[in-house]
Amino acid sequence: MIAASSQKYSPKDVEQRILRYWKDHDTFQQSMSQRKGQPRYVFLEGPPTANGMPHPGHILTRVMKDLVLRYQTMTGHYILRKAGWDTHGLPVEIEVEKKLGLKNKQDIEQYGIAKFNDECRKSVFKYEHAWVEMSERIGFWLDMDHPYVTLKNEYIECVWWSLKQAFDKGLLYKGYKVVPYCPRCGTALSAHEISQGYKTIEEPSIFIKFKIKGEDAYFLAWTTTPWTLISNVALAVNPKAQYLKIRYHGQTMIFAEERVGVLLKGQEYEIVDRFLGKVLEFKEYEPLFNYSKPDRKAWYVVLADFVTMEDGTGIVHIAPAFGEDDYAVGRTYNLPVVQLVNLDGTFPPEVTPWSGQFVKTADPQIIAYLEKQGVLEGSKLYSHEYPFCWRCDSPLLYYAMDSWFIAMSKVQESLTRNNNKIAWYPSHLQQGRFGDFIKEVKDWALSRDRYWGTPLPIWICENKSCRHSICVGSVDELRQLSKDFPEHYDLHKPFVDDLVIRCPRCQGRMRREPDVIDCWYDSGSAFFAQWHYPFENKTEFAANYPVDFISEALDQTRGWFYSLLAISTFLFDDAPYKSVLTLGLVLDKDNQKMSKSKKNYVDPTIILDHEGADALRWYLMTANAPWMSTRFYEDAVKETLGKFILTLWNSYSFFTTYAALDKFDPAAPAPTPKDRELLDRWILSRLHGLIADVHTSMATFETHKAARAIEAFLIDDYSNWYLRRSRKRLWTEEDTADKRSAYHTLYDVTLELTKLLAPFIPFITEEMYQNLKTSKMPDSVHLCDYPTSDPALIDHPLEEGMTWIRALVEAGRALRSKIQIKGRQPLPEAVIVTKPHIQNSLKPLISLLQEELNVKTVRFAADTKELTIQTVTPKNAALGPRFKGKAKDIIHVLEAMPNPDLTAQLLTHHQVTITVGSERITLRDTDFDVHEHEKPQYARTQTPDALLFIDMTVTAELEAEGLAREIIRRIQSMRKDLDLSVNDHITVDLALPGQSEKTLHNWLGHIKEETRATTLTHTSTPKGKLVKTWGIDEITVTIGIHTTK
RNA sequence: GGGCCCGUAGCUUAGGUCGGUGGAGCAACCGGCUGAUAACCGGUAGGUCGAGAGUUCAAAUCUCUCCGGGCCCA
Repeated sequence: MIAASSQKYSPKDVEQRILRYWKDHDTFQQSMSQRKGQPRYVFLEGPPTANGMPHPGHILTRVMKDLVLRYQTMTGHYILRKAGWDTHGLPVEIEVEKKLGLKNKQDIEQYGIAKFNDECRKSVFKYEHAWVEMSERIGFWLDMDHPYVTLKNEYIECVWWSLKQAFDKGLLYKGYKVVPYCPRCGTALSAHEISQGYKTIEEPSIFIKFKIKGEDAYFLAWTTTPWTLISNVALAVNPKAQYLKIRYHGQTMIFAEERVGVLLKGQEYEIVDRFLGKVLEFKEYEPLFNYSKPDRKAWYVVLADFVTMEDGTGIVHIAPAFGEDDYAVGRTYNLPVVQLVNLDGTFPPEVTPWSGQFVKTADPQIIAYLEKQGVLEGSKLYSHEYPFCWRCDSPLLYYAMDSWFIAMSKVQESLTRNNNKIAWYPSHLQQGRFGDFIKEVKDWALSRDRYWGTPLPIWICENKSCRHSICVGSVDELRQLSKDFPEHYDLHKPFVDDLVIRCPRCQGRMRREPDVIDCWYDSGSAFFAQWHYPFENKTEFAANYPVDFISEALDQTRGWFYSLLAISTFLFDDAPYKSVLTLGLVLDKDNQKMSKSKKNYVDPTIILDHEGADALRWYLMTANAPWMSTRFYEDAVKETLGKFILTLWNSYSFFTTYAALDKFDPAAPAPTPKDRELLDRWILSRLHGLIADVHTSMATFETHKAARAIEAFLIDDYSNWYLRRSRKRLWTEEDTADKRSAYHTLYDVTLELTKLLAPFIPFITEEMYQNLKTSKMPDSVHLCDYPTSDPALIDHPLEEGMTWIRALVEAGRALRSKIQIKGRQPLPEAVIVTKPHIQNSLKPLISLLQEELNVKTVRFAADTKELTIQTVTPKNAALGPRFKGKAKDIIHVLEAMPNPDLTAQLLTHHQVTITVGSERITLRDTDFDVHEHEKPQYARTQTPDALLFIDMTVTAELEAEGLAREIIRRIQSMRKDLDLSVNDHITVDLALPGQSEKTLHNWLGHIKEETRATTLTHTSTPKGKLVKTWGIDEITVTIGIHTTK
């Protein structure tokens, strides 16, 4: 039996109760296990770094994932939902450094790597509890008891296996990477770190002349880092730009035409030659310094597109060790990497004049030296952004560091081909941001000169004549290679570095390359590493690759989305996921990114406590398309609660109140839909149209459209129309066919709605379902099948008719408002003038209009004749030109004629003949304007398809009925004030003017019936538990109510 | 600096592919209805559709330039 639900909805209480219920009944486990054997829908969880509190952005990701997975589960898919944690990486180390008060790498090594890594391991799970709790509270169903964790030996082993694949394919190689480097801390900084430390500084920039070999001419170059000139190996020009050879102050120089115009503006010079940059390629020049003896050809001109004309001379000095662009062009031209700077930022001994000096402080001396050599053409202060170390504030140097790379550029075509297999949402990312990125993919620099991460499994023989290198691909392999491999092990530093490994070729001691790897590689391995593939679970892996669906925020495009595709491409040459839903960012109320420093960060738990998880979810799902950024603030969620969640609850509560009262039994045989009332068939038709729309939108992840469609249905169709129109049907005491039809329809719609909404708002729907379900139904709404649309129940003509009716109701209400006759006052009739086919659609539904407009009858009229009066007025613009001076007389005559006669004459005969003076003049109907007025008793309005007339005559009888309704309404309102139950009886005292008393006489029975009053007594001094005096129009009424309990 | 996304009423937004009188909701104000509702109904007010130019008979919509916000990359 259905129980009456509470009228008040308390999100927190209900949600706590439902969480308890799910736990007690293992509902989540069941939702997975009961789908075993059905088609799989493979999901891969992007592992969050458990190194900070979850914020609103994480909530959005988890809510959207949950929606999709619940929907797919209910539509008959078997889905595993393994949680994952990303546990390595610099952020973890930084947090631990802070906690332990360690300032740099030297401090860490002193503290001890083993202890340090232990702290990292502990730190990672400090926030796990907060994450688990948040996920639970928002209803994100994820198997958090069996997560994959990137720090586990098994996981690392899989990562090693994959690296060995790359190694064996010749894709793993050692090279240089130019990175921002802090010489004081002795560490490279990540992009994330340097972005925190940019400052605008002003420093000298200089123009230097490079003498062209065998010519009395110079290349003019420009630089802001004089110390890198020591390591110069080339000059770069833009191949497509124009360059000039000019004679200026007695010397011949080459630089870009555009820059000549800027730098020598207003000065005299002679143009000797003009040519494109590309003709300069391979032209040699004499080096400024000879501290280095390069092993390869150096000191010539190279071509590079990155050379711009914005500042400098259009000729850029190249030092591959100290600039990323420089390094790249160096690789193209096979230039030597000259690196005449020590790791501590000082010059090495071979740079004799400045040996041991910090490079940046040596700049002025270098400049002075160049001036003495006569190659300095000028200098000026230059202001630009320069990165500083966020820890110690030293200026960073770009510095070429050893690094291991995966040669992604070699598999670029496969990357593109695999990317094109993926369904991207939104689609523009595929060829846009992501496609552009992989089109010019760079080799993946894996090395991180840090401690807490997956160690690079490469060992190199220390024997200088051997230098054999091996990449270890499994724990077994490592065990074979090492002496005394222990039973308990941990594949992190320092364990792996302490192993004694003998070279299989020469028996020499092998040393591991000291780096750990980029933690993006860890998470990008999840699609196989979560299964400990290929060491275990081969069939499981095969069944779960490629993944059907992943979803993360936009910032993962070049992060996780890329690392997955990259690894999958070189391992299996396939796309690792079939579809990817990229979510927009969550911003604050003012469209700013949320950050702790800006203090614009909303604590989600406050909203969960106040408005609840369902309102939060619904807001995030309806506010915007998933890929658009969404503003997030409590008031928005509060509005969602009021507008949608409470409307849902109240319509449910309305139904259960009456269902309980009438002991409605959902298991009792229900009338088939076609035997139900029109109104019921209409709402069922709407419902099944809605179900079809929801499926359509969900198929393309247009979750906002699906949700908004449900919201529109609930509020407009169901609550505001169907329910309001059905209320009276439930008040009937006896068991009628109409009431049964209403109950079963209310039940069907409510039940289907809970299923339809279950993936979106899992808590409130479960609460409703638990009360609605019969013993034959599944134990939880989340174990049900998702509704499917039954085309047989969709009745388009009926929906069309209802649309017309509702348009007429709206127009009619507006009309009543305009003529100021309130809705409670009954009126005699409404008349509709419309086309026959619309009439036919309207006829069966006409009683709805009659009640809504509160009129005694509604009828149709073929045209407006009987409802209107037509009048004609002469058209001066027609008569004037034709009759000139006589026109005035004609108008006089016409005005004297009775207008109804004139009108009738013109409308039937289309002409009229009149006598003006002695002349007879015939006028045509085109000489008149025809005006139509509704007859005095009618008010008139229209919809796009029909005219509506309402007879405004209030007879004495109708006035009495109106007064009765006024009094009923006030008694009802007082019953509500007294908090009486719907079926409590009362007695009523009534004081009203004698005249009104008489008027009301015939309506006393009706009033008693409507208000459940056993007696109604006229008295001048009403008494009772509640006495109130009301003004109704001009009369004053006092009502007293006694409760009979 | 480059790429991409976004900009519509005070706020949240629909419409944009396919050019044809810009619709809603919240908030405000006036009126009404109500024994389900934190509601609902009717009306009023509120818009240089970020700006400018172009294409066109016609531009919120297509094109270009710019401005502002955001993300990613340098």
